[in-house]
Amino acid sequence: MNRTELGAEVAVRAVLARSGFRMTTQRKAIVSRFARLRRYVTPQELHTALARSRPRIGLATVYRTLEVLARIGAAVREPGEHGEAAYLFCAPAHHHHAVCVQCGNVDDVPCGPVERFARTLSQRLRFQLRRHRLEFYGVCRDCAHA
Amino acid sequence: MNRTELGAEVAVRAVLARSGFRMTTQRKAIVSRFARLRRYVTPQELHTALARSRPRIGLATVYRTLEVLARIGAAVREPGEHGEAAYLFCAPAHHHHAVCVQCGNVDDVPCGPVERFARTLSQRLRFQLRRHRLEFYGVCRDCAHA
DNA sequence: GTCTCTGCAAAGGGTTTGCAACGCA
DNA sequence: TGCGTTGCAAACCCTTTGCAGAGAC
Repeated sequence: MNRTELGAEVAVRAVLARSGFRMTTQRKAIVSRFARLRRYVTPQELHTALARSRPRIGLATVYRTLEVLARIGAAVREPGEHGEAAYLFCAPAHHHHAVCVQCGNVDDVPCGPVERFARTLSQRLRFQLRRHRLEFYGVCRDCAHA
Repeated sequence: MNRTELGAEVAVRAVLARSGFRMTTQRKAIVSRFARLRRYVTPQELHTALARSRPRIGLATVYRTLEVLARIGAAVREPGEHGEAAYLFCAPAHHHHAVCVQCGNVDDVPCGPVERFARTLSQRLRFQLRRHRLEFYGVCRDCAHA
């Protein structure tokens, strides 16, 4: 287990405890695997990925765990094109994503200028802005070179 | 029938014909109603709204019509929070939306500055930008005054 | 007249739920 | 030990599909 997974597991355990949830063997496995996948994954996908090494984790458990992670702010849920549930492991702080349309990899995008722009625009529209969502879709550096 | 609905119907009929589709009685009713709702609606919602005056339109027809409208560019499909299908009647040209979190009303947002910002950012990230999505959520002018 | 569209009902598929056993804290 | 969690399977619900009759062009 590398630092990312270990860090994720420890951090998640703390947040879980704070909310009255428990860190179980299954959740450890799920979080560890989930944290390594830097892209949106469906519960089914994650379940399949886990099944290779841990056939005992039920699909319902994956669904329930991802829901809990989203609730405590360790993941975001975003329905895919066809409405299927899809989750991304990410920090709760507000930020934007650059999604690679080839490999699915998701990178965080600094968002200072977006915030400024959003504020200006909301004034012009007389719209009380609460939150906004910005996503970029394109080809990441790695895929462009391949 | 006011100008919006009539205009929508005529415009949609033309685009349908261009793609080999037909304008039927049911589609007229669906488009007319759909065009008036300036917000994301689920097929079920639209079906219920239509059922009051036109009990004969089947739910499957609403699903199929909305799919066709999305295909010809007269509507956009965007899964809701829980993954249910939701459609918005809108022009095919690229633009952004300001969604009111209280009444659901959706307004178009001019997007020139966003485009510029997106290009700059993609250069900095060495990301081959294909498209982006920006949505604002907040309280519209009408709801703020109410 | 041809070919698309419609309504109905059944099939499909992803997601949730009930429950008894299990196992963290 | 108490209470959250799990696995399994059934239940759910939204969405799609098949088909025969209706209707647009």
